[in-house]
Amino acid sequence: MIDFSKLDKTIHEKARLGIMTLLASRANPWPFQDLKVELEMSDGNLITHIRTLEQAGYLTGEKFTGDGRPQTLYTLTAAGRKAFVDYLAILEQILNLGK
Amino acid sequence: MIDFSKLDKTIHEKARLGIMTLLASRANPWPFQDLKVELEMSDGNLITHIRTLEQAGYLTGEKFTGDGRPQTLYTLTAAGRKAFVDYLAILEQILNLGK
DNA sequence: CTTACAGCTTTGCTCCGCAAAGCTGGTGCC
DNA sequence: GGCACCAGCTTTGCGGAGCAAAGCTGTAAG
Repeated sequence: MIDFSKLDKTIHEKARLGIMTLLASRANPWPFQDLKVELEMSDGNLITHIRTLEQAGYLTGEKFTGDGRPQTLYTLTAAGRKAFVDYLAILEQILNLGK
Repeated sequence: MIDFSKLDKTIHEKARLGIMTLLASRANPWPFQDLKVELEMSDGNLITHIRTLEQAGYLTGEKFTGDGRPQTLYTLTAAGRKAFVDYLAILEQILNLGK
């Protein structure tokens, strides 16, 4: 049967699940502003969840200046990608059981 | 893109997601004790989440006595099944985007 | 130099998961 | 009948987390 206790608590949260999904959905890094618009979050809320994921080692941010307005780009780490794949594996089990 | 705000907050919670998945995984109702063992939860914790789902109209419980030890059986309501299917639809979107 | 904007921090409120303890009514056993 | 046990359920309290709101810093634009 499914082991729900293995569901990564850091990822299994609407906001952070959104961030992880977007970062995993393409190879290019995501600018802070794009995440904010796409997920419809406030600065404070978004940065808090980003920090949580960062402290978990799931993503990194790099700040760029000099070329237009400053912006910070976020990317999944290898650990983040693995954790997300593991998470998706459980989602798949739930989907298969649910229908 | 995926609308994460549509992720049902009542279902999107490890414990309750477990309950909903089990109830949806078969036609027969689930006894309280079976849910408890399968999900490894305490009485108090389990009943609390069941109450939450019940107040949302997602499941109903029926208590039976007279035939051996008393037991309560839980079943998904039509609304609960629909809400869960909708939830699974979003999970599917996440899965498709994630790989 | 002044305004605007990107990113980030801090504070505080509120809500929720969870453990712990206890209560009630049905059941088995002597 | 009387006693111990178990299923289900309630209540209380604590700790933690999401989120809004406000403000701060540094960079770019005009």
